[in-house]
Amino acid sequence: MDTQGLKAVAPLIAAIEASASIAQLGEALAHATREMGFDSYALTHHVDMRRMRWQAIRLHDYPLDWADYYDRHGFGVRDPIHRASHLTTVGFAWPRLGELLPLSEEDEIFLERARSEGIGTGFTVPAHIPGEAHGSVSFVNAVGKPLPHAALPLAQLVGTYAFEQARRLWRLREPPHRAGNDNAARTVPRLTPRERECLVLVARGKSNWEIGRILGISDQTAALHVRNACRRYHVHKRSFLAIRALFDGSLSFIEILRP
Amino acid sequence: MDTQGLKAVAPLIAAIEASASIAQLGEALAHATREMGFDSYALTHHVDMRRMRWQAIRLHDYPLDWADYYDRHGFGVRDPIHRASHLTTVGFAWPRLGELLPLSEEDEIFLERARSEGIGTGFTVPAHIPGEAHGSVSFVNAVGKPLPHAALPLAQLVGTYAFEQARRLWRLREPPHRAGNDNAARTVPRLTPRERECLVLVARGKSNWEIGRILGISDQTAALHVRNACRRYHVHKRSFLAIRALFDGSLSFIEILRP
DNA sequence: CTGACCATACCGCTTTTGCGGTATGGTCAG
DNA sequence: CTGACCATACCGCAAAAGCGGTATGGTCAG
Repeated sequence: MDTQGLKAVAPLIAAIEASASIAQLGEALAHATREMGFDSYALTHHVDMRRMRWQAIRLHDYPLDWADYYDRHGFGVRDPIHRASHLTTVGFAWPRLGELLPLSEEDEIFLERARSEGIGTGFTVPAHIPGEAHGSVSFVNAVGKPLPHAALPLAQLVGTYAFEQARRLWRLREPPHRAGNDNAARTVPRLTPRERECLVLVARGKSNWEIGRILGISDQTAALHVRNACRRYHVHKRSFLAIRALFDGSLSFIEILRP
Repeated sequence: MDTQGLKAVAPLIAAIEASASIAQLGEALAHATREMGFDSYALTHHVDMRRMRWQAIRLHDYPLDWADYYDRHGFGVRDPIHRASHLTTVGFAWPRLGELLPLSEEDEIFLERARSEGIGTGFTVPAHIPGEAHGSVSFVNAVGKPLPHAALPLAQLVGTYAFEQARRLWRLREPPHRAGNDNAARTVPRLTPRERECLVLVARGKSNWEIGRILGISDQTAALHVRNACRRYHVHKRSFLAIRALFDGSLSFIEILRP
């Protein structure tokens, strides 16, 4: 087939992947943004920047006033655009926001405030990595300027590659970790089937007695399975056990939250 | 700019988004797969299919023998391709697998086994949604047939849109939930700053006494904050509290795992 | 300035956890 | 068939968690 059709995207992505510094990535992303027919971009982790200067990814060319207001009110975790991006793997156009989320009054006020700062409409590409803060890349147009609909798949690609490059560059800023500790964190322990069943129930907040009831075993046997699971994960508390198992993917939310 | 360049992708994506049944999606995806120069595809949740028939997404045209072997051994959660896809937002070509992950001996055996079943090389697009099972879409070629490098960005797009469409179609299969329960689950409680700090420490498996020490308050005050956080989330156990906060995004792994 | 909300601290009580053991029967690979 | 591993069950004990109170001082919006 005509894979040449993608020629137009290739140089944009190449520039993003070639960027060797955060500043260069910003330039490449800004260039791609204009090329696609947008006014500005924001590549960011969805965190409260007041608490999370350390490590959190953020790169944008939004109005500084707006960014300031945004951070002071901790919108990183409340922004309805961000919340909506947690519900989809593909990017979404902002006019369809309501289809993804019920918008609260607070959300409406927030969006109105954004418009008054010149943030009109946009397209947001989610970027999630298990165990990392949620993130997204938004491409935005001024009030009154419509979305470049033909370019949205392109924005999807550019956004995804840009976020990945941002992760690479941010990782370079980090101090290298102690290998020992790191290895301990990276090894995924193997649980026995029974231990895994108990683990799921622990994650649901069940007591050993309840687990025993559910699995049809003694509460002390259940406790032993939980203990063994803890031992394999080198943790001493069931709350942390559940977190660790979720983190390394041996447990998923659908198992926990759908009884 | 020449957004016409994306013309080649548009019909493939349109077909995927227009598919009204899982079977139709399979056809559209198979067609796109061939068009891009691949032999087969696999769109799947990374779960143990032995335990997770219910709800888990899976759609593929791999050899049935292989799929059978795969499921019987519970590779959904161990497959190194899947594990690697948890470390990136953009797709990766399988020859670069080693750059993402250290491969264990078990992994090598697994990959060798795959090759013996005709699974040569491929390109895998991750698809993660906070709170859902991890997933991915792989495009695969037979042993000896090289990857169509020019088509990889295209595969990135097709994979992402296909996974999203699969989510939509699978959602239709689900029985509609009770509105009441659902609302309770969807409301994100607002915690006070102190409660949030305690919550993070709970997720790290700290005891109330330790939390008190860390925050410089009494252990009983820490306990009270934890209790209040539990109250807001309508949960009775701290292990579940941490999970729920992670699930709704008020907590992220980087906060928990980076002290 | 008043009421709402928060952070702080303490008490007492019951239940649950976490940790140390031991022991029996089953399965499965070497 | 033997040893490794698992699931099962039990005991005991110290620590922690969960739940019910009450109380004081601070902040901030209406």
